[in-house]
Amino acid sequence: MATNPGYRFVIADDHPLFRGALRQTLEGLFDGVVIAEAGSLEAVSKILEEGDEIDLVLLDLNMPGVRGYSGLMYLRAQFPTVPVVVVSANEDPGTIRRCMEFGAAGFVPKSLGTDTIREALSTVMAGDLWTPADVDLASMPADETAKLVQRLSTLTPQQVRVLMMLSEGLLNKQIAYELGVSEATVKAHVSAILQKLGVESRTQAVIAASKIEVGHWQSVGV
Amino acid sequence: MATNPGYRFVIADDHPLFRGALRQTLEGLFDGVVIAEAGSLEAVSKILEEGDEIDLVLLDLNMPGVRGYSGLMYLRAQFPTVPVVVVSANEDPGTIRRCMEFGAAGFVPKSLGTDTIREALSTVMAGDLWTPADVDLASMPADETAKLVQRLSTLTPQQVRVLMMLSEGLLNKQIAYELGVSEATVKAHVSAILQKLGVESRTQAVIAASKIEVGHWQSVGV
DNA sequence: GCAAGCCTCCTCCTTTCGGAGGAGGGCCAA
DNA sequence: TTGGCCCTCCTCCGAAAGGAGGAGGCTTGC
Repeated sequence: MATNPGYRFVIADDHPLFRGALRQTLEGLFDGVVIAEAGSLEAVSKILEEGDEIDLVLLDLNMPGVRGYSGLMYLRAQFPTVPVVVVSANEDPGTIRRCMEFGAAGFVPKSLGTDTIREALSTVMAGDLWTPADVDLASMPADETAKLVQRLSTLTPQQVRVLMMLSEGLLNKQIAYELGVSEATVKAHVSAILQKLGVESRTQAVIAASKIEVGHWQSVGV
Repeated sequence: MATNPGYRFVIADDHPLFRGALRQTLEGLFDGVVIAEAGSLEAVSKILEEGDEIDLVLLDLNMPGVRGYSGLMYLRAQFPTVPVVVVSANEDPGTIRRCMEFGAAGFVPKSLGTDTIREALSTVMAGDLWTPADVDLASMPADETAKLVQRLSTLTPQQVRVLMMLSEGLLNKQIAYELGVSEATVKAHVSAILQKLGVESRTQAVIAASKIEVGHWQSVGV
């Protein structure tokens, strides 16, 4: 129906087949849309860093090398101006809620019809948030991890990068090398992270981060 | 049918209703069986430490405060002589295989009928291993974590306890206090753990442990 | 312009980690 | 009984971690 010229989307999903299906859907919904595909978080970052003024990222929660919400957290921290819509097979209210807390602009279950997807993306492109109608975000508040999510959201972009490197078990020295800064800077970031997360060691910070990243699936699994 | 007098079982599951159901099943299958129930890993440990010569532990993989296989690993390390049968709603071959690698004496899907349960427990009580017939343990070998599982299985009982405390973010000093030993001893254990796991820092050890404990559900979820 | 936030880097200091190497006692199986 | 394994503990040492406190340069927004 309507034409939305020149939108630039990025589809981030590790499954090529699904990327193709989503691409077709989007091309049918938005005239003149330009779509880039990314199979990993690194690929998404590279695209966003090229400064092509991406209008929207459609992100699968389950990307290789990215456990749970860390991919979303990373994108929101590194590229705060680019809206991210999470696309997931999971439509559990807790998952949706957490995605929104991490700054997602919308949550689109993979089961949705094209009409609803169109509505969702239009809403997001207009600058509003969108979630499935039957989800009550106000309910089911403050579990143990809610506070932690909030704390994580106060981390600066660079701090997010450092935290993720901590979660890979890197030394300060190694992180400094990777980021091209001095070890003193890394130590400053780490200290800030510890304070913001309310923990007392890098190991505890890693544990806290891992709880958020995978904590949800535990309660679903088994 | 047959009478198996005086068996002592422990049912470890955080769900009271399921404990009751399993208790009834067992009481119908084995005459004169004595059954203790435990809703947490601590409760199981307490029962086993009391020296009542428990013949079998029926362990749910999903216990509170115990993520994934750590409960099984802990029991096998602390009480090597007590056979543990894993009871789980999950009957994925990978899960079953990993349970057996961690030293489970059997794996009983919750969906099983009483006849099959009886067969399974009798097999285990006779000293053999038991898994569902349709599972081919020989297949699906060596994924990335298989080596790690093997390495974890070489940890001594005390090292397992230390590793779990590392995974809680405790300092050596705190672990020493908890275990009632000197910090030097803890450091010796930690060094041994790092060597056995093939890592270079406590943080990396915690990361490795967390991969095993929850790594499997990730590949199932979403 | 100016404040605020972020990133960067510095010094000085204490604590914690982790390795190397040794050593004694307890327990169990060959 | 004699290894072997485990747990315990020790010293000496260098490296890593983390706190306290400060500081300059950089954008962004008021």
